[in-house]
Amino acid sequence: MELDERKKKILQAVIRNYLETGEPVGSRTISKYTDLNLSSATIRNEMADLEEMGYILQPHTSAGRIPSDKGYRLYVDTMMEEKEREVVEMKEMLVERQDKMETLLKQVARVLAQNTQYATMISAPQTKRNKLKFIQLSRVDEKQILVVIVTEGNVVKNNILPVNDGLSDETLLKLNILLNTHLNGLSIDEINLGIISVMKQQAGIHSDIVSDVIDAVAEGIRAEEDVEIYTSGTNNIFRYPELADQQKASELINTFEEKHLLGEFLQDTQAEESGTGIQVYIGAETPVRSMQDCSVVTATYELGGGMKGTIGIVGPKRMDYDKVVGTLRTIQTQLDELYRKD
Amino acid sequence: MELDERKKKILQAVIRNYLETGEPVGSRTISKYTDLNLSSATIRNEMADLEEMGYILQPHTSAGRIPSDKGYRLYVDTMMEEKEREVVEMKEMLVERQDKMETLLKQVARVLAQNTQYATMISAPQTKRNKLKFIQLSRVDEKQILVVIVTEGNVVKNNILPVNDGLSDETLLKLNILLNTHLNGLSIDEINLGIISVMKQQAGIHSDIVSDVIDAVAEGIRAEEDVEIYTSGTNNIFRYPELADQQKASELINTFEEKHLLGEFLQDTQAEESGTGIQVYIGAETPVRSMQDCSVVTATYELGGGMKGTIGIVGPKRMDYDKVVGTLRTIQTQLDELYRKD
DNA sequence: TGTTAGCACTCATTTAAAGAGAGTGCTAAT
DNA sequence: ATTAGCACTCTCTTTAAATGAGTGCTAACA
Repeated sequence: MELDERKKKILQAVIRNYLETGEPVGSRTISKYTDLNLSSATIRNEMADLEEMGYILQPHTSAGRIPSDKGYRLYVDTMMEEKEREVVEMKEMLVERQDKMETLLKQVARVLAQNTQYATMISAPQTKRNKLKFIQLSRVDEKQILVVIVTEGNVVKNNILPVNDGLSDETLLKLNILLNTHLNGLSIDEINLGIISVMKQQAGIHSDIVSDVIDAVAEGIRAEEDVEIYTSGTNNIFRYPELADQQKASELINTFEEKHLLGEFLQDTQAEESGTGIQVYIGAETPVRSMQDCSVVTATYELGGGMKGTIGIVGPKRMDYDKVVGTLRTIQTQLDELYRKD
Repeated sequence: MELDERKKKILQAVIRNYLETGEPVGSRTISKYTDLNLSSATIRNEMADLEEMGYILQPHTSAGRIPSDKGYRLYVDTMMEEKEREVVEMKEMLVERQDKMETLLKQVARVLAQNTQYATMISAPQTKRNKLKFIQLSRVDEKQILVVIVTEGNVVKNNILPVNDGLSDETLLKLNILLNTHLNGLSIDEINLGIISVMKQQAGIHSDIVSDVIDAVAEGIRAEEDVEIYTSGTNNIFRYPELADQQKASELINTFEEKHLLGEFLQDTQAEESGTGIQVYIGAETPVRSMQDCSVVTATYELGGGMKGTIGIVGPKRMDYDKVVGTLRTIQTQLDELYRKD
């Protein structure tokens, strides 16, 4: 059977209507609110075909039709039109430039959740392949030194190390020079045993401190490995009855609390990377089990300097894809404009 | 009417039973599972009295009784016995010493949520009245310097400042000395305009950088002002039908997401401070509106060096107070032992 | 041949009624 | 003071009937 123009129009009408109301939509509705000028009987025949083809389905024999995952997919791939109007409105919701990455991401998550009425998650940009820019040891008191590590993206990590023997200011200065000359500009992968042993040799009696510092650097990176994730609007899921029953709501909320699950997802999606950086996962397409009944739209964003992170919007399968994609695109541009100069 | 010994025993039995089952408890149950050896009719009379006195109430005419807030209050104040057995079990659930405050607090929250099956929240220790221990400026690249601030509790803050004119290493060194000699050992309140103007004078042409640094310090502290709050086990509320309906669940989850509300609460409770540092809020006693149908048990903990924070456990009013108080006490001791040496 | 009116049929949802069960309050006897 | 007994209350469950949206199919129509 072929999916001719008329069938497409009907499918689109069914989906549009279902997105709005959340109720199964019947033949009569389509017949009335469509410019096709066909009787409900004809629509019924067409809908039977569409069902056979797998684009829509009936919750039970005498109900209207709802889109199947396959139907949504077709809609998203070929029939969606971004809502310009919504996009414009969104512009008002400004994201302000923030010095702290954390503040920025929290703000973006909040603004998006408020604007879309769905749940949002956002992963901090990866520093993984970033280069070391600056290392500094300073004495904090007799028994402790502070290690500060700055990477290319101006991400700062610090770590306090206990130290047994009192180090003189001079030694500290020497160590600082040693560390910086050897390590600056290197990415984490490039710090190999060779470099480490050379440094240890040059450090002489203080070689153990060098080890400690290297460990601290490694840890700083490893800590970054399980990426920071910020979420917002979790409780928006209660707006959608199909997600709000105890079982599902509880699982979803748990997922949003145990952020590591989200982390994997966001990172993988970033790796896949489509043309615009925007991807749509419908129902079972999401790799996260608790989101089987949701759809997720993700967008990769960039903060200049090649620092990329991912934003995800989680809602019911009948989410307003048009609006969400538009909104995400707006945010992408805003972030890009705000941080391009870096 | 007087609350004699027998009435107390009956009240206690009612509460105990209700805590276990969550169902209204009837006269027959009490009569059977109590060593009072009284018929259900007698119990009924006594329960009528208890109801008149306001300790228990009936959901409807022909139901058993459930404790009122007043009843719970009496129970918590005078009839509770901590469960030694539970406490022992808890000991197994070790909290490991962590270098990063953040990691530690997240862990404590998680362990507690898992152990109690309630929702938990924990506020990071306040650094408010803390003294500055160490400040350091370093050049990160031509246009930016890094300000690192360490306070007494070894809490590290950093901030990257843009800087117009290239500063020489010498100037930076001088500024570092200037800042440290003037500011070290001072608490935030003690840094007044006087000190600032003296410093500016001594900094000469670089006085604007001094301003910037002072601002950075202030901001570092202000950022601390809205305390970090970590939560865990939010979705445990679904275990308790009386909290799990959409309306309430949604509000509660929202409260746990918008942490500033929790922050105020935790800080206030810390200020009130009872003997053991453990406080119980029953129903309407909690200042957070969305927790009107919950009980909250809070405990102040200390991490050495006078750094105090608060842990809160949120559950239904029929929470297992005995166990929760015991568990919190254990955690208090554990934290105390782990961090005393600091 | 595609379209449509008409009608019997299906099935979730609503409404009403009837029962069952748990528990109370009160009275009268011990 | 305690208790057995009984009528009464109120929720919850079950069952049955009514409602209504929507379908599938057939036969007539352009």
